[in-house]
Amino acid sequence: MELPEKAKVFVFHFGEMGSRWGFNRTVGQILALLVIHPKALNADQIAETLSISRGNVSMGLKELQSWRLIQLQHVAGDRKDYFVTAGSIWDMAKTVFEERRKREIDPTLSLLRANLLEDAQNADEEYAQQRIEEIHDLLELLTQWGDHLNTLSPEKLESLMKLGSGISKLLDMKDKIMGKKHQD
Amino acid sequence: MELPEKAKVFVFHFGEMGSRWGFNRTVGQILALLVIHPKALNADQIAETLSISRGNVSMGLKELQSWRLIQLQHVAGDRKDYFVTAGSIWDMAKTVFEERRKREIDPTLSLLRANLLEDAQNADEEYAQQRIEEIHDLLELLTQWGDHLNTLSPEKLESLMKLGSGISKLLDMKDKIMGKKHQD
DNA sequence: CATAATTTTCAGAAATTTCTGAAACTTTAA
DNA sequence: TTAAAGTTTCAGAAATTTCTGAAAATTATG
Repeated sequence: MELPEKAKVFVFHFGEMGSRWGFNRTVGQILALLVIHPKALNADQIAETLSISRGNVSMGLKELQSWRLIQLQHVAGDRKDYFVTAGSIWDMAKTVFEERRKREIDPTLSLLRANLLEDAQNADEEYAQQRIEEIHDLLELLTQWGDHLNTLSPEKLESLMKLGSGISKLLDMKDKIMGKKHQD
Repeated sequence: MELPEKAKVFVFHFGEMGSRWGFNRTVGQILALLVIHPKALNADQIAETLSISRGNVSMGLKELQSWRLIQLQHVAGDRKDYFVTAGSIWDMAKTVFEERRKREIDPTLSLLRANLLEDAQNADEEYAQQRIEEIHDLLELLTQWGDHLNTLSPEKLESLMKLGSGISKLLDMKDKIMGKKHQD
């Protein structure tokens, strides 16, 4: 299957960016291909279209499934496994945030938590622990906030993001009404 | 300079995570070391403490400066260049978000924008363009929102993040007051 | 159950990234 | 100036990651 030039550019770009987004070139390309392709594709079609080995496609699809970004889809009268992207672009974005949090933040949070349980032995260690606590608190706040945002409906989330500078006024308004009593 | 065990664990962890955060092992270790060390350090001290080559430290420091995460600091009566982290943990977090946006989102946004300027030649291309437009709109909204959040004072940002589920109520309140007129 | 169709695995090859250390370069100060 | 102190660069070595393709495993069909 030959891709139109525009599609190629898009797919190759996702390949290049892949490593910055947490997966490798072929995984990025496979995802891009599935995103812009209107129908489900099987591993052979993907391998042929992207000119990569069958084995590599198998591993890439596994990786994308572990990210929950693609889904298996059976096609009537065909034994092959077909794949489509999982949900809307918004759904995928949410998933990427969640998965990246798991991979990029959670392990660090555990480590910092453990570190904070120990006692500082001298002034330098005291200083180090303070900074570690700051990082810990920041990451914890970020993940909790992320969890809250994830519970919002897409509409609410969108209207929140579109508030723009209105968010500042809204916070002031809230402070006025609540009398700054419930700050935490 | 020998690091206490706890510090080592922290520094090595930052090294391991480095690649997930957009830089390499030694860059991660150097950053971690500077974060927990109470005083400015020069390249030789860093190289010795982390057991890495002088050249590698030089490149790592350059990289961290390009991320705006560390700053040169001169020490009176010493010709060497000393380095400290740039700003508070919050400042650094903001910087990381900004820099990662530049590296992970901006290039894609440009590409998508260019792609949308062209006309679709058939139904498949039409479909592809629609999905590209969705991605474009999402990334644009995200970056704009990020820009807005970055203009907020740390206190406001913190109180926003600590709202938790209160954010949902606040949005409802706003809709009620504004009569859902300015949804744009 | 046999076998054909399909997917997965994984050892080694290829590509890429990171790291070292010596040479080149720059800056300071006597 | 000159030389000593310090920093940067970069070619090649080492380490790591990615990719291939053939063999092994799995699954479906007659």
